Amino acid sequence: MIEHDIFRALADSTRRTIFEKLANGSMNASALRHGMDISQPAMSQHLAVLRAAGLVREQKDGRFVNYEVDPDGLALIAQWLAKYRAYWPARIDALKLLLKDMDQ
Amino acid sequence: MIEHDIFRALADSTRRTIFEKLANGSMNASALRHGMDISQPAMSQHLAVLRAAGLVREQKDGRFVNYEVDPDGLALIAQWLAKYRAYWPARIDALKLLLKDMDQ
DNA sequence: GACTCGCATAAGTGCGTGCTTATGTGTAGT
DNA sequence: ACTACACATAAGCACGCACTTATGCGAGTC
Repeated sequence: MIEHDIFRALADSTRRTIFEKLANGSMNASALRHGMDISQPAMSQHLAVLRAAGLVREQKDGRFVNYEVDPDGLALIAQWLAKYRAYWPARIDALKLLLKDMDQ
Repeated sequence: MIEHDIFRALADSTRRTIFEKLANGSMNASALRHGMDISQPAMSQHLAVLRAAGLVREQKDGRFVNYEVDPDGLALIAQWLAKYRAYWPARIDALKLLLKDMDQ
């Protein structure tokens, strides 16, 4: 169940931080560590979890491995969220934003 | 961090099942157990986690406690997802559906 | 008031998970 | 070839978490 992997991956705050960093531009594993107080193996393990969940994908570049956000993972979350659209009208504010951005 | 609570709550497949059941109509804790092979305390604990995350809210009714989906939690997920809208265009298919549903 | 019922809480337990240190693998530079 | 570097993997450990059984609590019923 990939859906399970996605939510489990995002359940960790360190991984959410990594994901957010990658959303601002692709980086290699070492660059991601800057200002994060995390060991190299820990980062490698986190990236493996994010990759297995389809939230991140790698792009080898010599001895560097560049990581970037994988839109597929985000699309799956959107799909999951869409299942509960019946409950949106009560609190549309945040979704209005979402809708507006997609219009253009 | 409520965002952390939300993702952590949804990281458990049993809780996702409970949430999905509630999305099809509010129920009390006992009714939720039907066909789920889960003990009463376990269900109670899961509901407490979902409630703490803002995904579910309770409505006391005598000695019964009716649970229902809390739209606030879903809105927060949508807000989180909106932060990464820059990566949506690459995979709009699933989101097209989402958009279409919200138009009507 | 005694009992039942729906649910919450307490306390204990086994397992998953995120960390660590140590080591392996592959690539670039000299 | 040797070294340095970027990253992955292995193994061990401490903690969190989802479960269990037992008990508590409040609301109905008789």
